[in-house]
Amino acid sequence: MRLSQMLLVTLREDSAEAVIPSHKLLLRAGYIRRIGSGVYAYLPLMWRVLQKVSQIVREEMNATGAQECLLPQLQPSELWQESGRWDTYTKAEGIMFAFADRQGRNVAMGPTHEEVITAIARDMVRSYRQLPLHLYQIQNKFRDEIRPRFGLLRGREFIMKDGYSFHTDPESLKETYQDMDKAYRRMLERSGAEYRAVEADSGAIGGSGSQEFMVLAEAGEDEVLYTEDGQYAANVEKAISLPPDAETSPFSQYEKRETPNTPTIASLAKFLKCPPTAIVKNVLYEAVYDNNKAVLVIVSIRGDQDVNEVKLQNEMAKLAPSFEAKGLLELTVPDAEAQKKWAAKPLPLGYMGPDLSDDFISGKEIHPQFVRMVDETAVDLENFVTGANETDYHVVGANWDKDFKKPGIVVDVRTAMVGDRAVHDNSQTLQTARGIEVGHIFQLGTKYSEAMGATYTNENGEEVPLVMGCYGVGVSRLAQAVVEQSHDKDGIIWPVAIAPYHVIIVVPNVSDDKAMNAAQSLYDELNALGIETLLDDRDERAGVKFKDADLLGIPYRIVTGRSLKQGKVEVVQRATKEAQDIALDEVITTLKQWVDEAIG
RNA sequence: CCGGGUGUAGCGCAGUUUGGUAGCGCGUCUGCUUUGGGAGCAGAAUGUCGCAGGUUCAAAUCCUGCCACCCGGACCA
Repeated sequence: MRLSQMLLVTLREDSAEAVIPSHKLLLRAGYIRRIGSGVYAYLPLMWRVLQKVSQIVREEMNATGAQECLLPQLQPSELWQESGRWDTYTKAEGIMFAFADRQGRNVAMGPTHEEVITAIARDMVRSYRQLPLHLYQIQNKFRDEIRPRFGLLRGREFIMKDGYSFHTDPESLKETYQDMDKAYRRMLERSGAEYRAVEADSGAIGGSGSQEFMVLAEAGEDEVLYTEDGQYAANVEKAISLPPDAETSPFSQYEKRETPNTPTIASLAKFLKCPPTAIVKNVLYEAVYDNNKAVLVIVSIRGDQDVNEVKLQNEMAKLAPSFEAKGLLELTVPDAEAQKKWAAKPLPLGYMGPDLSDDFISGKEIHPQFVRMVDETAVDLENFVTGANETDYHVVGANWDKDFKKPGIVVDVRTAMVGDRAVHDNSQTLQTARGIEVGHIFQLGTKYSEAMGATYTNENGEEVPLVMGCYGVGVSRLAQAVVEQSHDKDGIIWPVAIAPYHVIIVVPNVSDDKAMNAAQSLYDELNALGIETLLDDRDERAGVKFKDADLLGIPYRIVTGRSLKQGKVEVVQRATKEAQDIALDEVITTLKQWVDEAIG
């Protein structure tokens, strides 16, 4: 491609809409343009990058035996009603663009395709002889993110590879899951990303084991906890660790004390001169189930620890059947407004005990008793301090089953923290990093196949539900994540494998016929060899061209300039800025070799 | 959804307090000069001032309503 003919508009200044480097650079270098909030046009250079990433993904998927297909983006509500996700996706999470067509039918723009694929499997898979089966697609997904941000990193329309596998049993699923783990690692390595695979929460999508692939970058929206020995890495939402040991409580007598102005753990510990680990704090949450029933839960946890809301959400979801519900819609800390709806009398906020009376609850919309849970960190505490259910009063020297009934539900809902000891080896401590989630693999099990009646006939002639897995890669997100990792003050530094072009030939002076001719023949020869080459034949000053070449991030730059007199051209590597003069008749083979080595 | 902010030329912004013919830089176009790191000189074009009402002789500026976008939070397979 000749730059004189290409739609290339670079900006000298950063666009006001971007805050992180990768977003700024993609806009400045003319790769993308914003069309609406979270909606972007992929301009010609970006589209080439996206096609390269897609192709890497495609090759690695095909190598595992997965088959590519293309599923509809427009999906009827019936399928989502069947899986039970219509309400959670249109109301609770509200992440699905849904609307009624002119006949009044409800339809949605696909945020994901479990329902569609399960319907297909239900129709087409009859026998164990057809299994295992793995279908995938690469296409646009739609999610009504409340707050899109960071360009392609959190858009409302984005490109994703999603694959779904079907199995006779969990063992077969595990095999494919392992294959995907390997395939994903290869994809990310080939794309030139520095990444980490971490244990993840499987969230609303359901299922058992799941793993996320994080591209490490400061701008990442997720926190990753890991150990130096490489044995453990998890998203903070999922991470477990050993909490610090509790210090012995200075109290031995159970008594109520006046503790004015101590609504926080820090203020209370200071006032009582006791360690935070001797305090049991009680946190109130309000859960709303998909039958619109609201339930209040009191979580008792050691004072120095924080509740991990993702873990708590999972615990509350498990309780759904006891409230005649299928799933959890939302979990919030009830603010003053929310409390008004059900509080019979003002709550002793900051001074609640594990035994806060159910009398505080009134109203029809709400379950009349508190659900009471205790985190593992608070189970074994002795002589602890906790709220006295009266503002400005606490009790000290308390013990479970003597002074307080121990809650029946013992759970792990604490947030693991950097510096905690690791579970697998307590000499290892957790380190922290930020990551951009570019891939997520799940073992779904039979959640969707059961809900939607997708069954097959096994060797014994029995009809049983398909065992499923699903696997996603954010293609557009990955492309930008790589830029987030790989840039310098002058612009993007593309890894060769996903660069829009491998080489850019810069002609500093287009009115110099010799320079133009040399450039032209190099351009022809390189392209003929499959080395994707740009020719900057614009009538611009050399400085402008160099600046643009750096900004665009093309891995190799050839300059047909002053060294031409010696029969040489200058070749510059974008990543290192290393420059060398190479004889005209050697340039082609040298570059061919470099590109081949880089792509592997 | 809560809170904060911004909407003026393709991009970045000033002008709004105190109403009076809409500006600057970059970019774009023309000409001459220049030609290896975002050139110089001369000239030119480019605007429903987010939208709709209102006040006023007169509104980018004041008032009311709405919309869009950005930031923090909440949220986020």
